[in-house]
Amino acid sequence: METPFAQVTDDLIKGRELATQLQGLLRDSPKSGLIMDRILHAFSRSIHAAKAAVATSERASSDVQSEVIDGVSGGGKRKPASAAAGGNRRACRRSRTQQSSVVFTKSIKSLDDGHAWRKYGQKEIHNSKHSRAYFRCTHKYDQLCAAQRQVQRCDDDEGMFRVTYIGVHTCRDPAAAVAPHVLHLTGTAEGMHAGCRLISFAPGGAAATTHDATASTTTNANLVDKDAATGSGRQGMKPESGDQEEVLSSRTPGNSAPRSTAPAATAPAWPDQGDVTSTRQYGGAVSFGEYLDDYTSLGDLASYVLDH
DNA sequence: CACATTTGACCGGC
DNA sequence: GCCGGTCAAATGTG
Repeated sequence: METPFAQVTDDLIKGRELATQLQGLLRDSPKSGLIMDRILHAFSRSIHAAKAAVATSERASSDVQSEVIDGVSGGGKRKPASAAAGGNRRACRRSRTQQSSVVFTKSIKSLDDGHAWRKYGQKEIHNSKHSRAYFRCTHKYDQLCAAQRQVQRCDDDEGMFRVTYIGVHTCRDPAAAVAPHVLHLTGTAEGMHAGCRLISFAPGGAAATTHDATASTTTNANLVDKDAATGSGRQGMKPESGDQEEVLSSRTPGNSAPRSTAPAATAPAWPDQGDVTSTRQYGGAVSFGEYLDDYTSLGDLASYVLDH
């Protein structure tokens, strides 16, 4: 049986072949050529990662943390909250087992993954020292993007965060997608604070690379519960805090957010920057999350090329 | 004013 | 009944 990863691998290989052909056609445009190089590089990395995932999943299908769940629609509904005090809570919450799609977890040092997230909740988790923050894509409503993620500081290594992604981005957030890379290349990162150096697949190598210092542990380890994930509003996320945070913000959600706010996607006190650092969850050296990052970015890059 | 975060309450699953 | 995920009113910020 073919695992989803195997299928993805096949698709990626085909994609790389097509990209190669496209590169030939775009030879005359230096800019496009540059982007094509990046696309090819990303394809290669993704293929490599996907293969690793295939190998891993074949032998460890049981204890994987990443999994693909069949998207279900329908919904788990709750009864009309007529009762209770507060009364009118919407009854349309989806049950957690039904929301679906791709779910994977990874441990990272910084939280910026290039997407604009909006925090919608935070919870103390039993048996965990730190609370867990819940984020949904900023474009959940305007673009019906179903991506969500949960962020929780690791108990054993406070400089690391365990991030669980649920669903994949279906939104087209230009800033999130291409920007980090392209802007970095072209040097137009104006106003994007640091937006720049983040993100995964840096051409040279191993995206992850950056384990750079920035965050090595310490980072804001001082946050304590509450402040931890929060940092209240945007005040907390202001770049001022120095390195770790400058970041993320960078992007302003595509259309609808005139405001700056770029949700620090995360938590103010939390580091951001999305380098994908390891994750052993997937067993191997390559994390599925990392691969997914590239995978999604590929589409964005490709569309960018087509638009220009 | 628009939008993001905070936070207590609600609700389903176990 | 507990726990975790989500909602939505309140609040804050630019």
